[in-house]
Parts: sequence; structure tokens; C-alpha cells
Amino acid sequence: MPAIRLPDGSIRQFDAPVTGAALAAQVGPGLARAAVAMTLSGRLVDLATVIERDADVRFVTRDDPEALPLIRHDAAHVLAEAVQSLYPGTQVTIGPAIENGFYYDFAREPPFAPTDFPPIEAKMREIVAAKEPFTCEVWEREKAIEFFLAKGETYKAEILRDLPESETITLYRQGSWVDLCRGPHMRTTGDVGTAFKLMRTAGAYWRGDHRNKMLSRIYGTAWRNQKELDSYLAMLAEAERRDHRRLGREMDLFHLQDEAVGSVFWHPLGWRLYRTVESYLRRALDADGYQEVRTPQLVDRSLWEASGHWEKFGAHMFTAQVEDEHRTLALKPMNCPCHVQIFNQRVRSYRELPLRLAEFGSCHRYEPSGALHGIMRVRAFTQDDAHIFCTEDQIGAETVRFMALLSTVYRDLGFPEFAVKFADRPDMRAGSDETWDRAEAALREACAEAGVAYALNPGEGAFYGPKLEFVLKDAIGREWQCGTLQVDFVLPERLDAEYVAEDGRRRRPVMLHRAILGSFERFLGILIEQYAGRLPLWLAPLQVVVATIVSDADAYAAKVGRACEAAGLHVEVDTRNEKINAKVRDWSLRHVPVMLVAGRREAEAGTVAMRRLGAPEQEVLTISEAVARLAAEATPPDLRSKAAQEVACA
RNA sequence: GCCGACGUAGCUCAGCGGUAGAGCAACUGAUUCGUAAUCAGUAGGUCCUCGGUUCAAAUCCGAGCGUCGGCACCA
Repeated sequence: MPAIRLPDGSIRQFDAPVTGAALAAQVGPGLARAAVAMTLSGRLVDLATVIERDADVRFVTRDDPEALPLIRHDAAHVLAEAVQSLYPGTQVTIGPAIENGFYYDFAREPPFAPTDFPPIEAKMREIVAAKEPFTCEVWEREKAIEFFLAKGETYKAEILRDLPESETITLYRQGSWVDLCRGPHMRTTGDVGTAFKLMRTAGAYWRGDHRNKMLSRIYGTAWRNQKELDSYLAMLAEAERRDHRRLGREMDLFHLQDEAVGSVFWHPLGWRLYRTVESYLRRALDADGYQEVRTPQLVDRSLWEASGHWEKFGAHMFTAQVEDEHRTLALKPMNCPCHVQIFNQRVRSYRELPLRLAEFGSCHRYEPSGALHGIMRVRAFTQDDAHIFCTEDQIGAETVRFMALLSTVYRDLGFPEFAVKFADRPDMRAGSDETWDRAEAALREACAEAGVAYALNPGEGAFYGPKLEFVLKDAIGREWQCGTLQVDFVLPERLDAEYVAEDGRRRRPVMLHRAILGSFERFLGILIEQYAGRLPLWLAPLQVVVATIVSDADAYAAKVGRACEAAGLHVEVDTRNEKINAKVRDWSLRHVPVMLVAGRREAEAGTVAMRRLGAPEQEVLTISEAVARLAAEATPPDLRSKAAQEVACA
């Protein structure tokens, strides 16, 4: 007979098995009203679950953060019921809770459009108001298949057929509507509440496979209360203002146009930002034992065939024919094979390892049209690429070293936090299973040595080796792989790289492919969004605007501008015949971090009124004080300690 | 590539069969002003492209291109 321990440590003894709901009622009427689910020895289950034996039980109320996935999953069921009652003949497939909401994939021709949302949402609210109880039923597989087939639900039948033998098959009923579902659910559809909203439609392949039929997906968002929903929607609106495509235009950084799809036109200010990051990174690589190289843009197809890229990615490579030579050249889609060519130019000794070859390599890939996204997914981009040729037992030390470098760079550029994923062998791959076992084990051990915690990303490795992915998020929380570290035993073999070992025998080196930013284009897009355009002074391409209040101060403002320039600051002098209000507004909209205002008073006193972007207050300083302060702040982080030392010595 | 939405002035958008519109930006003039929009005037458009329907197309239809949101892809 169950003895049930509650979170406060108290133990309740029962003579017979008891449901969670009954237990809650016994604990107190308030809890019975608030509880929507419970954890039974750590597992989240329905309140209706019968507790048969001794267990730890904790109730989840609707206000708990843990209730959010339940609200969202229940909302997906309510959506499906609403859709099937309004559009008979629509088949249901799957409908999970996701971050911020839920979706449901339906099979229907024609697919749903946002114009269908008002009636669907209205129906959903009816279903919620009806407070239909969720009840769980255990079915036999064959019966369940028959049941769904009889309803014309072929997708559900297919899911059922593919469920492992061991799986208990459960159906959840809400009112007259039934769905195959693993659960858990809350008590009734009423627990979903009213803080939900259908957001958008999308096409999605059945089982995520492009060879399958495309289903019609409806995305929704759902929250515990209206306040949470409102703040989520406000966050999305705010994120729109941070969009790098919008900021790129507002700050005059870059543009894209139809004649060069997927290629960036960098404007002067954007290119300055690019160069600031590039210079910073080049200093970091120079200091960390890398040797920078430069390799060709156009390379004969035979090299790509040898590396295996032609077979796997040939269709996504830009090629060029040379008329009087019988050759096909490809614009390089990546740099690895070229770096191996440099390695292979002479006999290498083990003494040279690890050999780190770096390149800011300009690459072209014919990306599928639907993949393009602003400057974050483009067809022409520049990787901050490097390949480390080393021995198998140097992998750990190189990983430790790389993690230190990457962490420093990310921190300096404003990303103290980042996610790490471990992507292991994909279905389509080069190299034997034994090779993959070794490569994956080596990378796992290297992670342990470097103290890297990661999430698994199964089957997502490169075709030649497992990889770590360093993931950053954009303004609305979409994840982008930026940095990477890949362990490769395959390409050295295919491209016949070797070195002479201590014992005089020839050996294959291991190749570590690694990038920190990934591509400048993507990283700068994320950087712009991360800072919402308000870049720290050292990164801002236009750092200071000197603005006059009256034209009598024009000559003085020019002098202030020259002082800034002399200190290496990127400055512009605004002597337009506009009110200071208008100038402040104009430059604020362009996210210029500092304004130095010069009116009659400042011109007479030899001072400037310094104003930070977005801050209402000002500080009056002498020219030299203002410039010295700004110049110090505009020093890149890696040069700061050095600059401080020089000051100390002087 | 697939599903859907969208494509009108530099930007944001209105117009949805009958001679292309607004606000902001730009340009010109006046104004010399104290920290997020001074006033007035001027100029600016193969209405994405091609084809079709029609007396007449920005508007209706078709195809293409591009962008956006997803899916798939991402060396």
C-alpha cells in the first residue's frame, strides 16, 4: 500500500492505490484547485494517474514554469480538435509543444492560410470554455490502428505501426475528440486558458523528410496568462527593430540586391565594422600560433573529386568552364583541400606539428534559394577558417587551446554565453566505422580535457568527421552555428597528407577544421542583432559625431573633429543648419554611440558636451579629456592591457 | 528545392479595372536655435519582369525572378 512522500518531507500512507487528484484533494482544497499535473518519482504525469506503490510526488500547478509545456501541448490538441470540427476531412499527424508555443501538422488540401485563423481561434476558445476533461485510455495496437484507419487517419496509423513493441499505446480523449498521444495532459481543456494566439502557417514535410508529402503546419504561441502573452508579442515586435537587415539599412552598413543574390554589398561603414573584427581576429590568430595563408578561388574539379566534396556537394558548387582547356573549375566552397595542398608541398616532419594554417577564405556555395537569409545565410561568404595538422595525441591539447581562444573572442565580441553541440556521424559519410569510432572518441576525450559541456546533435556531423558546433542566437531566438571544431581522419587519407614520424616512418596527420566566427557575414549579422545596433565604441564604425548648435561654432567643431581623428577615432562633424534636437535624433537613429555637442558656450570655454546614445544627461569636458577618454574606450579589448602598460612605462 | 504570404518613390505604406498618392528622407530657401523631428517650397515612380484578358491593367489571369515566414539543406 503506497506511502507517498511530498516535497515538504511529509509522508502520507494509503490503504489502496490513489490517484493524484485524490491525493491533492486530501492535502488541501487549494492545491486540488491549482494542481494540473504531478511528478511521480521525477516523471511528469497526469493527475488521474493511479499511484500504486511508494513514491515521491510533487504537484505542478498552472502557475509553475513546468506547466508551460503542458499548456502548449494541450493547446495543440485543442487546435487539432478545432480544425477537425471546422474542416472535416483534414487529417491530424503530430502536434508538439515547442519553445514559446506549439504547432500541429495537418494533411489538408489546400493548406491553411492565416485567413483561416479567426474561425479556428474562435472555435478553440469555445473548446477551452467547455472545459472538456482529458482522459487517457490504453489501447491495443491493432485496435488503435483499425480505429484510426476507420476515421481516415492514415498518418496516425503509420505512427502506430512504427511504434516500438514495448511502447504502451495511449489515446487521449477530450469531449468527443480523440488523439493518439503519449501525454501527459492537464485536467481539462479549460486549463489551456485564453493566453494563446495562432501565429503563422508553414509547409513541413511529413516526418521531416523532403521525399515525403508536405503537410500544412499551424504555429501558435501559448502562455500562462495574458500578461506573459503580451510581453512575448512585445518582445517579437522589439526583435523586429533589432533585425540585422533593418539595422544594416538604417546604419548604412550593407545592402543586397537581385543582381547578386546571396552576396553582400558592404558599404563604407559596414566594411569598417568588418575590418575591425577581422583585424582583431587576425591579431588573436597571430598571437596563438597560426600562420595565415591565401589559396585560390578557382580550383580544378579533380581536387574536389579527390576530397569527396564533388560527389557530395557538386550540385551546390559554382563552376566555370575554360573554353580552350578541357577543364571544369569550381569556385572553392571551402578551404580544406587547398590547405592540404600547402601541407603536401614538401615532406613534413613530426617536429612541425601541430601546424596551424589559417585563412580568411572567401567561399561560394550555391545554397538552395529557400535557405538564404539576410547576410546570415548567403552564397558568397568569408570563413575565418583554419586547419590544424597534428598527431592523434595532440588533439586534446589543441582542443583546450582552441576553446580558450574561442571563449576569449566570443567574450570580447559580446557573447559570454554560447551553446555547444556535439554532432556525431551522419548516415551519408566517408570513412569506415572504425575511423569514426576513433574520431568521435578523440573528440569526446578532447572535450573532457578542455572541460567543454555539450548537448548531443545526433547524426549532424560533417561527412568526414564529427564536429563541435558553437551556436549563437539571433534577435528572435533562432539558433545559428557560428564556430566549429571538427576532427577529421578522412581527408588526410583521401588527399594523401603525411608526415615523417619520430621513428622515420610516414604517418597520416589528423586534421582539425576549426572556425570561430564561422563566416564574417553570419557573425556580423548576429553581432548587429545582439547589440541591437548599439555597438560598443571599439566596434562602432562611426564612433563620434561632433554637432554644432549655432554656425558660430562651426570652426570650433572642425577643430574638435580633427582632435578626434588624430586620436584614431572615427568621427563626423555635423554643421548642418538644423536644430540640435534634430541632430541628436538623426544620429541616435543611426546608433552613433557618442555625440560631442559644441555650442557657443563650449567654443568659448574650449569644451564639449558629451552625450551617450540613449542617455539624456551630458557631461561637459575639455577637448583633450573627452578625446583621451574616448580613445581609451575605443581601444580593442586585446590591446587594452598593452596600451595601459605603455602608459605606465611612459 | 518545397508550402504559404508579399513585391507601388530611398524608407514605411495607401490605391485594387478608367490620367500614379501620403508621411518621412532628399534637394532649395528662410530660420542661428542647448540635447530624439523649425517652417515653406521643389523634385522624385518601366507600380519586380515577361506574357495574356480587356476599349482600358499598378489593379484580373499565367509564368518567371526576388524578399519574408516555415520545412528540407548547410562541406
